[in-house]
Amino acid sequence: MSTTQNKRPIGRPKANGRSKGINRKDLLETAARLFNDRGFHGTSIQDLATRLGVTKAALYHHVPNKQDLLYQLHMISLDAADKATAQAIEEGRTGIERLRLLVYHYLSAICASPTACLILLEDDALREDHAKEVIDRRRKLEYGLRELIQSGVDDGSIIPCDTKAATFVVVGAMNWVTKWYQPGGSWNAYQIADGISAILARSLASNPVSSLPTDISQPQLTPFALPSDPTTPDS
Amino acid sequence: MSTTQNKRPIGRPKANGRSKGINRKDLLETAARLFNDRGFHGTSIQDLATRLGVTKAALYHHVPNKQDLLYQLHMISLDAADKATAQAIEEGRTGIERLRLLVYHYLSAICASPTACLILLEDDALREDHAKEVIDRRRKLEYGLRELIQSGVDDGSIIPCDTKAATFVVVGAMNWVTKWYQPGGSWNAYQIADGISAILARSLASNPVSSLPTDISQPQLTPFALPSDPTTPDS
DNA sequence: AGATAAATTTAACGATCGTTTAGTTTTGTT
DNA sequence: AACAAAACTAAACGATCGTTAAATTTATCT
Repeated sequence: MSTTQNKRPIGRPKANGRSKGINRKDLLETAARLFNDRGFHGTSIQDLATRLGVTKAALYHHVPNKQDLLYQLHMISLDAADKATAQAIEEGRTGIERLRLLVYHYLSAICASPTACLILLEDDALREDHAKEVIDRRRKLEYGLRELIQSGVDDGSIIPCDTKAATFVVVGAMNWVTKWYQPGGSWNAYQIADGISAILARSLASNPVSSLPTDISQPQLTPFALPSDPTTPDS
Repeated sequence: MSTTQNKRPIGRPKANGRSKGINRKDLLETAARLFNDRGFHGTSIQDLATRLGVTKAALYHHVPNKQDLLYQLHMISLDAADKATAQAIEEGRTGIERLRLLVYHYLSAICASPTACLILLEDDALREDHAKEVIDRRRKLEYGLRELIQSGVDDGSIIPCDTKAATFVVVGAMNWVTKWYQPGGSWNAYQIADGISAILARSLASNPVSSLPTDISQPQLTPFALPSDPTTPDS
């Protein structure tokens, strides 16, 4: 490990607020949004450079190649999912509570951070070793969720069910969010996280709640404690 | 309309069973599978031709261009979804029944037919007018599902909820199936349709069923009548 | 069998892709 | 002000993309 390797992050804080130059955050966010919209293969380096207001050659000072950019985004997404899982297990007491918290934390994360918003496929585009790593981590995440559901069945908070099928339903509904969520829309990240997690939890709960939010853009009491919405002050 | 235009479908039945030549069904199925796996932009005409055992130029006798191939597949998928919706409305009596039937019929269709299995995005790749048409039809489908859920709220069979959010959950779980379903796997199309529709219906039912299938590969009694599984004889 | 049309191949086209090289500008440090 | 490192640009590379043109094979019908 050479000492020149561990240099400062790209795009150190600029004195002037103007958007000259590329910083790592903008680069990853823009790439994530483009990849998410048009797909990895449907997005050219030129597209990305144009959106960032630089030439495409400039990008190669911040990323070794296009493949690696996708890999970095996958890692960020997977880290977010790992974190959500760990938080859910720690904060929840029963299986159903943990399930709801997992969905809540994961959706909060991917909606709040435009960088963590893919997960969605395009494995073939990765280098073989990277693809293996991504697929393996995703498999472990899925299995973790399945075990979490099973633990809920065991503690009686979740209805006996085919845990594999249930996992697919939860994962599908969660991943779909990245396809319709719009940062400027009428729902913020925490409303979505709360509303979607309520529906999914109800599908598997032993004692399903008797009411769901009828308008998730309105604040409401949730069946059990969730982190409060930091963006909506009481009015 | 010239008389030479309305010719027989490509690949009319061959006397010999050997796989010489391209027929429309194989072409669309193979394209659907490749597009689904690697994405539209990630699949080259050469890939498709190789898989079909012909040269890429040969494909241009059956499809005007690559874009149109994607368009045709979108139309097939949307037709399947339209049909599932119509069937559900006709066969069901209450909103919740219709919801479950919609999921059941749609999943049966996309699992049983490898051609109807995308829906999943890649709109940008279409010609502008085609893209508009696809997006509009998809929007109508989504709105139809939302109205179906609302009708269930009105008739009391579905719990009051944010129907838009509920629609997203159902659509997400349904579309995700195309990402994990494997034709040769341990679940057949009808087991998946039954198992997934049961979970989704439970998430929104006013009177949620007290039990779900614990192993959807095993035949079981469903809460209300569904078309019987044509592939599983009684044992 | 011979005529006709459809199906497929070979070969090439311009365009665009991701990436690299070499040179220039900007920035931070002294 | 002078220097060095980093950031960026202009221009080009080979490869591959979707598509087309012309030639050839295969199948169908009389």
